Amino acid sequence: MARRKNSRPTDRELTILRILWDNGSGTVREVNEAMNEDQDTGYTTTLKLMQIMADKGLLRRDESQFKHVYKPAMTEEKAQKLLVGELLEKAFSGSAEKLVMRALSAKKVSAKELTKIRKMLDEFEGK
Amino acid sequence: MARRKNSRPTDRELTILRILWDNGSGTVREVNEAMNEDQDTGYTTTLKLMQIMADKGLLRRDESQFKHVYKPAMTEEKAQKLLVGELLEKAFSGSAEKLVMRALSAKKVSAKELTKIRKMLDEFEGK
DNA sequence: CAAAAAGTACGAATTTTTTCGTTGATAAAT
DNA sequence: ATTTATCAACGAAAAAATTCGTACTTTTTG
Repeated sequence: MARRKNSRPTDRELTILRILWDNGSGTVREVNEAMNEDQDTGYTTTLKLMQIMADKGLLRRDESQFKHVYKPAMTEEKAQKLLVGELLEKAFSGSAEKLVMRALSAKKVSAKELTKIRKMLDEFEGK
Repeated sequence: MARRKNSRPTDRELTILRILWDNGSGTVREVNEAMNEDQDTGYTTTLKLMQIMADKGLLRRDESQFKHVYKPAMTEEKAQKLLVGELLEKAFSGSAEKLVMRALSAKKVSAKELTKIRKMLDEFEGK
């Protein structure tokens, strides 16, 4: 049960977290099936990944049932903050402004969303 | 000289790209010294990384001098777009709005920058 | 209850990324 | 011109991330 270091989730781990964040929790089979929509992955592969993640403290596992049920141990928010923070430093030299710009140009954003973003800006200014 | 697949730069590769983007170009020694400000790295480690990156097509190499000079082959913009796009899908289910929010809360953003961001929003709305 | 199905544990192979030692070449210094 | 410092090439080790086969256990089905 030795814990490994608590750091940024890897790509594959993020895929699993995404599924669990969306569903709240899930068994290995459920997660595996969701994963297969994107990329073929053997059942035991997913199992192993999830076991490692539980070991690392990224997931919590309920073993009371035959089919173990896993939940994210890291909130979506925390992971997002972590990942954005790292990307910000690594790829943008810390310029949030530029990151925002790229985010907006990476994907078409609706007028509605733009409005929401403006509101957020106001809030951030308030503080 | 076999090219490997053209994909997202790894962490270490990004560090090197960052240095070269900032300086325009550089020799292995220059890059290595810049890298050491963050994290101790042997000279040959940096060399090997840069050779692999040239092989992958991430860097271009001028061999006309004894000290080879390397340049980024991928623009900062393109890499940023790539990375943000992936993060957007992987960690944010495609919600640029949320990503922007996290970016703003990941780092204190000056009033000046907030203004710039507002301007960008207006431009994006225009289109 | 026996057979089949579905599950976990475990170890290990594979692949990718990161690291560096050694060798032989070129340039600079004495 | 000999020695010393700097460099690129190369192979390979080490570390990290991903993948899966096999064995054993529990549940479900016939």
